[in-house]
Amino acid sequence: MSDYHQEITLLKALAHPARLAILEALRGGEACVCHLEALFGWRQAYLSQQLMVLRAAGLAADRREGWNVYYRVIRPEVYAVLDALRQAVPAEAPLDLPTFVSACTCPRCQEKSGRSVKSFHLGEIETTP
Amino acid sequence: MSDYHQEITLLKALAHPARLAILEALRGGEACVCHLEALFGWRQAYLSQQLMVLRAAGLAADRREGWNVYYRVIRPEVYAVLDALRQAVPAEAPLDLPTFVSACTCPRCQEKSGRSVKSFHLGEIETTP
DNA sequence: TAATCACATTCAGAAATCCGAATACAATTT
DNA sequence: AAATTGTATTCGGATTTCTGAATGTGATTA
Repeated sequence: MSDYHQEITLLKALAHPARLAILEALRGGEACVCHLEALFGWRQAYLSQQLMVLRAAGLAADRREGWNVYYRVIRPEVYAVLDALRQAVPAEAPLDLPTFVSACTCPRCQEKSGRSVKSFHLGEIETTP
Repeated sequence: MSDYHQEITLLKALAHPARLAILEALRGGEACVCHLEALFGWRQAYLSQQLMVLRAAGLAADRREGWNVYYRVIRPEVYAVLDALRQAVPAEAPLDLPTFVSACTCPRCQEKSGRSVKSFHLGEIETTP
């Protein structure tokens, strides 16, 4: 053993754009799957698969709360890796979770808005006339 | 673009035990291929392949000097990534290049030892009787 | 308890990676 | 120029990773 096994496992978990994006989104703390779905606009199954990889790598953990599942990063040291990574490549623009979460039915969202506001969609984007 | 493309490229280049080992060996500065061969005991072609990947990722560069080729890391920021990586996993033991290089004919080695000392092998390991 | 919602897992084909064998190449020596 | 030495590249098959489709599961509501 000891062929950098631990490091490689971690690096492989990181070496995927979807997973990097998820980790960045979780910098601010935990988020429920529905939020991540809203943020990224990915298929739910796809998102879940990537979350599964992060869990398997020991990077993230989940927590049930009623219908929803919340994910959080349980090895904060990875952010030092990501930060160092940024220093090693040309810069890019960030994302912001809350601004994307306008329609979501998870408990945390229902506290703030009136309850049972079911099924309306994000943004209401008008196609250019 | 901008799907963490740069980061992923770098991470994929790092996510391989042989490449990690090479980068660690090059912390101290440049080394010729023959040294790395002696250090790791890998097939030459295999070593060259991994060096090619590091070059392709823009991490390393080579320099010819007569018969031999010297490699060096040209993006020192990766070491910050590697260091951060260490913090994120259980620790392991390091390696030391010079102690492994006892037989090598590259210019730098010939300066120190008497010249034209050709073809003898490392270590002289006796198989247990 | 049946239906529903949020999310997880399995499966399989496609794509990418890994690595040994063979070969190519450039500088040097004869 | 031919042989030799140190290193690079190409090729192909085995293995792994990726991702869409389909399906499974647990919590909740009716």
